[in-house]
Amino acid sequence: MVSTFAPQAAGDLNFLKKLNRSSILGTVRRYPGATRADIAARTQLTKATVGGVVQALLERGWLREGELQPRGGGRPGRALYLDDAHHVLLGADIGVRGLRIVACTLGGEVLLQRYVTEPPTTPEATAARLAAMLRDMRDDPGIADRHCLGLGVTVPGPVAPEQPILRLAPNLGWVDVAFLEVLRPYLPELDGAWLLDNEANAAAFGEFYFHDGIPPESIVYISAGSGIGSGLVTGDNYPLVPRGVQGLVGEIGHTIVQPGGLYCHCGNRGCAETLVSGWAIRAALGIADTENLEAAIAARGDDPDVNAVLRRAGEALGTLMLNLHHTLNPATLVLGGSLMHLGERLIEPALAYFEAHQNDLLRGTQRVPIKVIHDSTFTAARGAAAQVMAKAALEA
Amino acid sequence: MVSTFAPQAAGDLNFLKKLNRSSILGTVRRYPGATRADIAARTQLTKATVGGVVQALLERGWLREGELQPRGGGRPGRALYLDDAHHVLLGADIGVRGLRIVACTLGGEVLLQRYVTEPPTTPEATAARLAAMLRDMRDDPGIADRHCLGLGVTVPGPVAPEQPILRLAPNLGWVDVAFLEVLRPYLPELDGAWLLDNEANAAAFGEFYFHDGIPPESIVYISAGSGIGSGLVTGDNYPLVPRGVQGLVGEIGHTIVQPGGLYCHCGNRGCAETLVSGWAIRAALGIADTENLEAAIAARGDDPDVNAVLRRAGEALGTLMLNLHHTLNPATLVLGGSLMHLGERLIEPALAYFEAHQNDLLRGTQRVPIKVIHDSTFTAARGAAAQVMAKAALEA
DNA sequence: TTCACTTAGTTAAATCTATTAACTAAAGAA
DNA sequence: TTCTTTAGTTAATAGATTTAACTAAGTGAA
Repeated sequence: MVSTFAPQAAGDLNFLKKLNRSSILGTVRRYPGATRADIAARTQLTKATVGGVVQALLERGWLREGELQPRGGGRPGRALYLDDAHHVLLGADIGVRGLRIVACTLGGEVLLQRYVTEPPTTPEATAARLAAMLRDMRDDPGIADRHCLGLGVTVPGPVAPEQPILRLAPNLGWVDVAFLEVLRPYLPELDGAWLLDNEANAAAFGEFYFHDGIPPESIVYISAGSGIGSGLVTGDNYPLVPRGVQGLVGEIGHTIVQPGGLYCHCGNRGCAETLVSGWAIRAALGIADTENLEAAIAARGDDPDVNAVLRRAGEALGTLMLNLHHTLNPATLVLGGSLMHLGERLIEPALAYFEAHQNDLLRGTQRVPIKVIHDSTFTAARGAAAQVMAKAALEA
Repeated sequence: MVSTFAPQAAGDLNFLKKLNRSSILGTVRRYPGATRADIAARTQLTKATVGGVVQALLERGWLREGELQPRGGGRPGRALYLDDAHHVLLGADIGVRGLRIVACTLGGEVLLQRYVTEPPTTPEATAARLAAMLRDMRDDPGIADRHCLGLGVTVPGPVAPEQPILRLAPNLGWVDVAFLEVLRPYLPELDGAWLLDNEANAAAFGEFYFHDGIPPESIVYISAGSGIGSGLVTGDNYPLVPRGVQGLVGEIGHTIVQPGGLYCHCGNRGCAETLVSGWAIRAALGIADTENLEAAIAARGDDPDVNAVLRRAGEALGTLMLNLHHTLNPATLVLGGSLMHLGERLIEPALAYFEAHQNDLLRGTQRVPIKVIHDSTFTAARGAAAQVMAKAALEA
């Protein structure tokens, strides 16, 4: 299995219908305000087909009609938008330092968000806490009357590609947790699709799916927090999330960027995570796990040691960006994760290193645009919600 | 564009037909001897659909019937195989040190192969030489009466993802060459699909498509020759070849594995290619471009300098393997390229390094099987032929 | 031998999807 | 007003898979 939502390889007429419906919905998502004629041109479907599918999607509350789009000397088309009024997508992020949940519209607009800074303990206790938060949010008058399309949950570790099982979360101490099964008894009433994914994959998915401006061809999202990971999303109407045979795609924290370097908790030396990760920076600066990293570093002010550690971490991040660029060659690179709160002393060296080491392979091509998400508190949760929508769109 | 042959995102009944036909053909390719009933079970299509499509494929010379497959207490099914008798696939590999061509059956069996050790000069001269070789092979009595499905050509450098243009081949001195257009006037009579791809991508494709034994879920092929590159193939019925926005997916030669290391011709320091590549080994040992690398190294015998350089190159290769494993997480890792001719002094350290640095992320999962292709002279050309078949299968 | 049972594969009718072609609708320009 | 252009709808058509019933070909037990 390569993808979360890849179309199957063979199918019947019903499959074809789902394919086309999802494609039409994806066109409106990527090009808000598209008319039926625009959709027909982009998807290569006929006006008749598009008209019929759009009619069904309007009736089911997935699309809404907007203003007339003037055309040069012809009947104006009717703009179409994702209908933000009738459905809700739920996303939850189980982070090393707390839980975050969001409720989104089909267009990716966050209706509500909640955040608690209690580090997760056991899966059961976490599920109970998360369920309470979600039930409370679900009952909020702003969304209680919306139809819930499902819930996406992210975790800080690799998820098996075939089953929703968290394989290993070193920073939580969790191993082989089928978290959705743990959570379900606490939320029996919540219907729709239930999904589990790695935090970086979900964040990448969300940035790709709920893009602003021109739809990206592909995205690599680098999540620099307690550990460091990445997610890759490509594809046109169907976002593809390569996961690999063991769900380890993007586990760049343990790529070796400095042979013979520092020892990593994984047992190897010179892993990227020994240079650029929350735990590595804490270790280098002697900051306890119980302290808030951002506050502790701010408290030290313009300390040369701090500056050196952050610069070194930034340059390692730049190295990772270069290596990812040469290995995955994404159209867009997005930086996120809690380390971005540490600011320019980390980010600037990363961007500078990346810029300074561009090479001939890229001659004559556009530089890859880099987006820095300075506060990505809810990015993964929103990405999980995006995954719910992509899943539900096939059944719309 | 993510893939060479990905199904489009929307379509009509004819598209559905192509999808199912390709899926059925893919099932027979991956499971030779499958019966109609087996195919129906695997593809989720009905017996009626499978029966009809198989009938058409038998008539067109894509499939042939074999022996009866006994079933436990029921009518035996009829084994189906790819028909090796009626079609031919052509593949060509433009290498830094010579040209190689092959003619293959649908099953990947090489009918003929040719090799010349003239390093390519200009695109025009290379096209003329290649056309002469291909025409000569096409006229061979063994294949002259077969229907040609097309020609795949590989080049030692990144190819633009949307158009068949070689962007840059540093080792050939070629820049922005639309090689198929250069070649076409020399071979006007050759019909079928014409494809151009990077050598590592094509080799990976061939190893994935013409697999032996159990079909792999995904493959990363590392091509270690004059330079070093890699190709990735995943997917079920449709092999997917991620290329990236500029066709640079797998350009691992310029990932940085030793910050501050040796200078690379790309301008950066510590690129993988400064350690494990034909040119780096030549530079380290003072072997001229005009000499044959394998012969020169053999001539030096058990020289400690040679041993050290090869061990260092092998360990760098092992690092690359680890990093690719953590970034792309393929189900199978294949090592090929001309450096494999240098033997165990290079290969053994690579495998040992990879083995010694497995970490916790892989706990409880199967080790990645590693296949070493000791002589990959025709691997890329055969892979190009495989790509021709995949393309033609959609139109079969 | 016969019969029941199982699995493989084919056939014709039915179902469902998208397309085609003709239509209506709505705007601008002469 | 009329012509032209573009948007969107509708009814008939074409085409693909499925359904359901069939035939075919084996095993095993009475």
